Formats: sequence, structure tokens, C-alpha cells
Amino acid sequence: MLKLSKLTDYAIILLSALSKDSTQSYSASALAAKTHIPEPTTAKILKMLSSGGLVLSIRGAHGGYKAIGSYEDTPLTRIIEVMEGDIALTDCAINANHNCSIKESCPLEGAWSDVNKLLYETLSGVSLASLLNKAQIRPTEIRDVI
Amino acid sequence: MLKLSKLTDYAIILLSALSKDSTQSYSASALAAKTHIPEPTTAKILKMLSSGGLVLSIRGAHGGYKAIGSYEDTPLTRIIEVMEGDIALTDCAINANHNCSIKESCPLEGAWSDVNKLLYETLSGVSLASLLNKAQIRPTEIRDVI
DNA sequence: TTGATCGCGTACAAGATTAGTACTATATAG
DNA sequence: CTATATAGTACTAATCTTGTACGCGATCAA
Repeated sequence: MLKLSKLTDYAIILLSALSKDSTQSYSASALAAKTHIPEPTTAKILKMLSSGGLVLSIRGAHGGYKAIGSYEDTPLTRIIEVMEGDIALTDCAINANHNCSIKESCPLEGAWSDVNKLLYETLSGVSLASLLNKAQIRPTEIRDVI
Repeated sequence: MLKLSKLTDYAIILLSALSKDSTQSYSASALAAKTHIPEPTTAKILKMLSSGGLVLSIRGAHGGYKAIGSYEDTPLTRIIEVMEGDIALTDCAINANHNCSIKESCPLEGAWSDVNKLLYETLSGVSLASLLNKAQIRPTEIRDVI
């Protein structure tokens, strides 16, 4: 299926809610209510986004989370990396020294890493802002390849 | 992580083994021995590839599996679809009518489908043969986008 | 200074998905 | 007819993802 995790999906929804007004801070529970994402899960995701530098956290009473900038230049890959770790189609693609049971006989060796790089470049070209705006996603010369 | 399943990974290894000599047929157990993929798993994958039209199966004594053509024009997406079903970053991307718990409040609506299409186009541009050859993967004008 | 609010960190439990196995049926060659 | 090999289905086991719980630390306001 080549799926993103649900948490990544949720993360983008939360970022969307936060960027509605990036001057204001929202508590985790307020965001949960707003987005209908379960509260503990919301808190967890916001923590991850915060430690990944995608949102600002303000501790203490009347604290909360705040958007950082407009996400105009934030590539989709950044969110995926924060939420899921490195982007890798296969374990081989990212880590040449992983312990693969069929390593000796695998005919692919480094082949995946090229495909992986291509995929990464493609998703890097999509900014979070453009996703949130449902706006144009990529230069046409690339979209016409199909 | 945006990972492919292990079965998909194995499938490509098996296709690679088969295309070494596409005139010959190999039994599932022979391929398992050759690739070091567990035998029952090998059998299962070959069945899937066969019903997806990616390999030819020959039943009965001295039967086995055979490659179909050179896979020069077989896009990577084809294998992924056969092994994992539709390519979809999120459930929303492919099926607008899925029952999503936050559907009413989701700000993304159809946005994912555009990204998904882009991803699909990108992976379509990689042929199985080129992956097996570790050869050039994409026209330069696209690879230079980074 | 003290209490209430709210984020941080870690660890844990439940659920869903994926990987792998077993068994029976069917087709073909000799 | 028999041996060989794939097809199909159902089941089990392992892993990953999701969601929850709880105690700690920071900040604000009275």
C-alpha cells in the first residue's frame, strides 16, 4: 500500500489547525476538540512535532503549541521524517549495513537507494503549505511525465 | 518510514532470479534455494506474481515459473500493485468514500490524492529492468529537481 | 509561596497488519 | 497410474502501530 502512518496523517491535520492563526497558541486538548483526534494521541503527536522543531511549545499555565512560520518552505519529507524516521522503501535503501538474512545472495545491492532518492526528491518538492492549500503541487514538466 | 512490505522486496528478488534466463522455468523450491527466501513464502509470492500476470506458471511435473519478457516496460508500480494493492499514502488518497472518524472536520479533503498521483507518476517512471540493472533510473531533468 | 494548568518523558497495553505455515485440490509428464 | 508441481484457502505467529497511563518539571496568578 505504501502508506503513511495514521499519526503522520493526523500530524498534518494538527499543523493545519495551528497555522490557521500562527500568532495564537493552542492547548493540546483544544486542538483535540477542534480536530476530533483523540486527546492523548493529539498530545503525543504535538510532542513529536515539537521535538522535531515543527511547532513551538510553551509550558506552564496558559501554555500550548504554536505554529512556526507559514510552512511555505517546509517540505513534506520533513514531517514524514519527524513522525516516522527516515524515508526508506526498504531497509537496504537507507542502511547498507543492516543485517539482512539474504544479504549474500541479494542481486539488488544498492539499487534501492537510487529509487529511494528519487522518491525523496519528489516528496521534497511538495511543501506543507501547498498541501494545506490544495494548491498546485509540482511544476508541470514533472507532472506531465505520466 | 514509507516502507514497502518485505514480500514486495522478495518479489523483486525472485523476478530478478527468473529474468536471468527467461527461457527457462524454475520450480518454487529451486528459486527458494537460489535466493535464500523461505520456501513457503517463495511459493506464496510466486502465486501472487502469477495471478498478477508478472510471471508465467506451468503446472504439473517439470512445471515451474517463467519470466514474461524482459520487464523493460514494467513499471515498479505494477509490482507494488500486484503485491500490496493500490498505492495510497493515506486511505483518503485513493478512496474518497472511506469511513474516516474525523471526516467532517478534516481540512485536507482531496489534497492527498494530488500528492499520491505525483508519487505514482514518479515510481511509474522506474522500470523493473532498470532497477535490476542498477541502471539509470530517470531522465535527468527530473532527477535534477532537488 | 502555593496551587492550578499544561507540556515532557517514559513505559505499557490493545489492536491491526504482515509474514510465514499447513493442507487439500488440480494439472501435467512419463 | 503415479510422481511432481502449482492453485487455493485457511490458520498461526510475529511485528508494528496506535492509543493510554502516570509521574515529573515548568509557568502563571493569586
